[in-house]
Amino acid sequence: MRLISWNVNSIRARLPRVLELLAQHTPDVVCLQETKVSDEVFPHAALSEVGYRAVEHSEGRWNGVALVVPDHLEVEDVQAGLPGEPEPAEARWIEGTVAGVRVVSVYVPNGREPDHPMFAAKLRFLEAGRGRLLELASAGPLVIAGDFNVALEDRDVWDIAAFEDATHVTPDERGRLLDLLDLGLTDAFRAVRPDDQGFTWWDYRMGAFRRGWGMRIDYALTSRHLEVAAADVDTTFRRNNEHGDKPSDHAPLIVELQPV
DNA sequence: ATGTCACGCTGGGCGTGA
Repeated sequence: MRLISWNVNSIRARLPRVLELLAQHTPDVVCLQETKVSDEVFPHAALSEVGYRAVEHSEGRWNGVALVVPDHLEVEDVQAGLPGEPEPAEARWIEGTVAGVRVVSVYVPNGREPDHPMFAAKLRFLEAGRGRLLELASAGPLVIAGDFNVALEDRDVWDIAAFEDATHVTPDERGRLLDLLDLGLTDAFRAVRPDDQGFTWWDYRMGAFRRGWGMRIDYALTSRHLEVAAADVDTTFRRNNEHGDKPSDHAPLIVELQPV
């Protein structure tokens, strides 16, 4: 199974690049985040024209997650929303079963600043996620992929000295993400690319991409039922190209998974 | 650290979130 996770920062603004991604990488499932669209105007027809379809959990202007699969695959037992999440109206979690694998697309709250109330909600969201993954991880093949808004290690940011008192690198956030890994899940990219940078996000401002000021905050976490055969971040999608159009501030994470 | 983006509301800039 080839799985891609991508925070698109609006599926409507990014539609040409999403179609390019599907054509170029022919994924079996795509976990999208920040679709920023209501269900009424989600671009189902455009996906259908290229042989894919989506199940989505949409809020409207903010957030929004989806699973996209080719026509020859089904998405079974779709569940939108995370039991116990702090703000259920925010569309941040969708799961479904694809080719026998439970797949979750997640968009963890940003958290703003460590002293902001939304930071505490971010931690509670991750705790709720642990509760749900505890149920799923022992049940069978599982992958949760998405934007976790946490850099797991110091090397997962471009310069840890620039992150003093900053969100995304605090022990609280890292601890909640480690709690997920402690369920027996594998950080797929790190498992097969132990020495590579793997940044997935660069701020739009300050020429951050050009300067290499990135962070690894998007992950695919896999259960022991799956072997990670390969992983990559396709940074070409962080650049403009002949499809014109502005890039997302995230690049897609691509993983190849095989049943053990 | 902040040189940008995308949204809705509205009819061109502003407020919000990242």
